[in-house]
Amino acid sequence: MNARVECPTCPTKQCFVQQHCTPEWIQIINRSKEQTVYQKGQLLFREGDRVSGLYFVQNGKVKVVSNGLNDKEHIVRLANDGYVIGHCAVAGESYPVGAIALEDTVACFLSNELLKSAYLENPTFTLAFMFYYSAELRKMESRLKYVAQMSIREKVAEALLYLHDIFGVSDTDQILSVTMSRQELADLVGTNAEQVTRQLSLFQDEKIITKQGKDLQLLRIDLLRKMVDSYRHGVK
Amino acid sequence: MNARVECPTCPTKQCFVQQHCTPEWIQIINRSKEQTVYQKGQLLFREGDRVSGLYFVQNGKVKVVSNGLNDKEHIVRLANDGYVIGHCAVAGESYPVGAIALEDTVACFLSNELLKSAYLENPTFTLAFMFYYSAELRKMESRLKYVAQMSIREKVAEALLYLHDIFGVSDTDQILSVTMSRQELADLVGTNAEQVTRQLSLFQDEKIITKQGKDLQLLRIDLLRKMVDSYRHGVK
DNA sequence: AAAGTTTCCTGCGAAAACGCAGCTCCCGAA
DNA sequence: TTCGGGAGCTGCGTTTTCGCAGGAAACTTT
Repeated sequence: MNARVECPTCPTKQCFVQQHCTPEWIQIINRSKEQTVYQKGQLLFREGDRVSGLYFVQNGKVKVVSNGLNDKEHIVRLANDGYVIGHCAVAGESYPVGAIALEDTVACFLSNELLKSAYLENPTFTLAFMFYYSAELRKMESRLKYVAQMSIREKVAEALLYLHDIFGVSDTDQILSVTMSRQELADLVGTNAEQVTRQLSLFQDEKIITKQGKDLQLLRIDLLRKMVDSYRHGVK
Repeated sequence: MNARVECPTCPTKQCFVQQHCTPEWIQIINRSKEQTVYQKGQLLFREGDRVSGLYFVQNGKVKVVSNGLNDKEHIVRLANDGYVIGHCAVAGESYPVGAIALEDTVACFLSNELLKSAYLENPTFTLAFMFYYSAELRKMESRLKYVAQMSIREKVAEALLYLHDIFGVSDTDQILSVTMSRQELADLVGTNAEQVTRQLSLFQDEKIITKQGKDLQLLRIDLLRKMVDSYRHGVK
C-alpha cells in the first residue's frame, strides 16, 4: 500500500486546505483527516448514507451517481484530483447521491465538526468554498440546459467535452485521460448505451474522434465544441 | 410608486442580510443597496452582461433564463421573495443567464465590493451563502437527473411540484400562486408548448389537476409526487 | 493458444416526442 | 355586444429515440 500523504507536502496543490488554510490549520487538518485508498469500483459512500463530512480527492477519479429508473444510474458529476465530493450539509441530512471510484483513488475525509471550526477560523477557506459551490452551480445550470434540449448527437459531443474539461487529454496525442464504458457515457448524458455507441461510430466516420483500444482520441475538439457552441448561441 | 423598503424593517425575513448580518452591517447595506421596482416582463439583467453584484428579491417572482437553440429560452431557475439571483463571480465574468420579472418585483442590488467586505466581517453571512449555494447545487443535480431521464409526463409533473415548492399554493384551494404560460412551462422542462398542453389535459382527465381560468389547481399533489418519487426510487 | 466472458456494434420494428395546422376559447377594446 | 388578437387545445404525419437481439471484437482465464 502507498504511504499516507501529509497535507503540508501534498502534491495536489489545488486542494482548498493547502490553498486557503493557515499553516497551523493545515497541521490540525492533517492530524484529523482520514485518508483512504479506494480500489477501482469501490464506493466512497452510498446514496442514502448520513452526511458526516466532505471527501477531498487527493489522487484519482470519482463518479458521483444517483439511481434513477430501472436501476439506471445517472452520473451527476465527475471529480479529479483536488475536487471536493459531498455537499456541506445541515445536521442529519443524507446523501442524495453515491460516489464510486473510477480508478484507484486516494481521498481525504474531513468531518463536519472539524470543517465548521476551520470555516470560522479561516475566512478565505470559507469564501473559497462559497465561490466553488457558486461556480459548480453555474456549470450545473449550464449542463441542465444542454441535457434538457440537445439531441443525442449534441449530448454525446457535450459529454466528450465535459470529460476533456475535467480529466484532460494526454499531451501528445489528444487521448482522453479517462476510460469510461458506453454505459457510463450513457449514464452521463441520460440516454442508453446503444445510442452512445452509434453516435461515437458516426463521429469516427466523420474523423472527429478515433478509437484507440478502449480509449478515445479527440481529433477535432473544435468541431465538437462547434456543435455545442452553435447550440449555445442559438444558431444551428 | 411604492416607497423604498428599508432593510431593518423589511418584511422579507428570510433575506440573508437580515438573518446573518450584524445590525451595523444591516445599516451599511441598507445605505448602499440599490432598490428597483421591475414591471412584469422587465429584465433585471441580460445574458452576457458584466456581473457586478447580486440581486436579492425583496418581493415578487423572477425567472432566470438562458437562450438555447432557435430562440428557445430555457428557464434555469425561479426565484421568490428572499431568493438571491446572480452568482458570486470573480472579476470580469459575465452572466451566462438573464433574469426577467414574472410579475411586478422589487429587488435590491448589492455590489461585489460591498459584498466582499460584508463577507469578511460577517462570518455567518458567508457561511449562509456557502450552505445556500451548496443546497442549490444539490437541487440542481437532482433536477438534472429528472430532466435527463424522465418522460414528458414525469417532467411536467416535476415542473408542477417545482412551482409548488418555490411559490406555493393558496391556502384554501391549492391553486398555484404563479401563472405561467404553456410556453414557459415548456421552457422549464425542456420540451414544447404542445406537449405541455397535452399532458396538462391528461392530468385534468385523471382529476389530478383542474384549470381555473389561467391558473392551475393541484388536486392530487400526492399523485404528482408519486410519479416522481417512484422514479426516484427506481420502481415504476 | 483456446475457451469463456464481457463489452461493443448495428439492424430493425416499436414507441415517444415533435411540430405543423387548424380550431376553439378567453379576454380586452371598441 | 361584437370584434380581434393571443393563448390554448388537439389531430396527424414525420422524425427521433428507444431497446431488443444477434453477431463481432476484445479482454480474461486456464
